[in-house]
Amino acid sequence: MATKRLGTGIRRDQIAEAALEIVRSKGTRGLSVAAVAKKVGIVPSAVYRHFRNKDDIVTAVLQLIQSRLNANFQAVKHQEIDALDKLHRLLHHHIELIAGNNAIPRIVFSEEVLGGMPEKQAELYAIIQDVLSHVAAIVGDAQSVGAVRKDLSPEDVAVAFFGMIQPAAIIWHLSGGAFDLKHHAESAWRLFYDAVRVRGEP
Amino acid sequence: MATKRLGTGIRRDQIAEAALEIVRSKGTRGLSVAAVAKKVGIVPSAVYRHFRNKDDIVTAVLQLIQSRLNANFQAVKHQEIDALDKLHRLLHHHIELIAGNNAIPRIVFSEEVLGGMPEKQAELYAIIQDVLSHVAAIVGDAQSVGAVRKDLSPEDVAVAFFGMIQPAAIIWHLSGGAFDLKHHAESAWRLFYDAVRVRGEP
DNA sequence: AATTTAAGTGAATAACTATTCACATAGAAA
DNA sequence: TTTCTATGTGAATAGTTATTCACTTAAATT
Repeated sequence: MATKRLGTGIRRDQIAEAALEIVRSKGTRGLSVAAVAKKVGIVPSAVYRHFRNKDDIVTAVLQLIQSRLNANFQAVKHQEIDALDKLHRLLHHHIELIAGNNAIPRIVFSEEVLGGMPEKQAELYAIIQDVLSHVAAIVGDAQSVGAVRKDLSPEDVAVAFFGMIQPAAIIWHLSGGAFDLKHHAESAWRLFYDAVRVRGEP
Repeated sequence: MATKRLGTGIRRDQIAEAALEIVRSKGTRGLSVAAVAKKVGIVPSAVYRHFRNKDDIVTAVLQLIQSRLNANFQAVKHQEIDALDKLHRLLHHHIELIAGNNAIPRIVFSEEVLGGMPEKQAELYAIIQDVLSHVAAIVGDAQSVGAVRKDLSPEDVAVAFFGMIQPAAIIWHLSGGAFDLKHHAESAWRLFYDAVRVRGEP
């Protein structure tokens, strides 16, 4: 009735944010075009002025997630600290991101994505590859200053880094918040650090 | 028309297996009562002779998964080997289980379970807790024979063990099988082993 | 001010969902 | 053989879903 008209640029952002918020609170099962429209304050059919179809919305949500992840890398990238410290801070940034918005693990592992068409799967794979390559680059830096063992491949270490975050997110989510994410992050980091660093004196 | 009649005991098993297979091939999104019925060779309404509702089927699938996981623990439990070797073999068993049937990560992270009612979430949480406690017990054994550092809590180590498997499963699934699961398992194990074991001479 | 454009509406559709129910009958028990 | 019971059937229901379409109209463009 009295809905303000807004350009597609703005609406696309609003819709993607609304979709992310719905996933956070209701899960991907609750992510319907109708729900998104309601949250934005328009009628379902109006959504199709700004997105081809629902899949297109999911893609936009994935991009939103990617941009949030990238923000974490940027936050750490130019700090004048040891490469291993960068990883340590990165770990905490990611843990906080997840703790503040469990939509990320929810959508990343959802059937909406995993069970969908191969293209959607490829989109997510690209995001994860991107994250892994960022981490691997930092590991490479740490190796070149002699902080990390050179007999480890940076890619393998990156997957291990991923392994500190992802299972914890799942357990935390399942536990309804009872699982202590921060404690786990510290304990996992100690293990990781001990495994990865150059020991003693050469 | 010419469908053989079978007792509920048999049908329940058939239906649970069919459901697991459907999740493997089509994802939880493809898991409908109609699809399960078709795979078993009966009509959808006949399913309700053996299960209260769809939720009940999902519960049966979770139990099936739990029993497969437990088989891995049993396979390792009574072998006369070092506690750390047990973990190593367990790792490979789990990796093979996943490689042979990615229904497990798919359902474990699906909204069918996570997004559903709290009870279903609790069921899955119980399964994961069970797995973690099995691993923690083995870690405890390893500590008492002096193979694993005593300053680590077995529970924390168990989560780290989980972290070797779960992210690899996701990446492998997304990569369409291109990601080398076995290689990852070995590399992750080396890291884990170095981090966890008692080093040098006291 | 007149015209064009693109955003929003409400109704309709077609496909799918889980679930129920009256009925039929195979196979076990009597 | 007859009776009983539990398994299977097909049709119906009520719900949700994404998506389309003819239409209205706000706001930008001329």
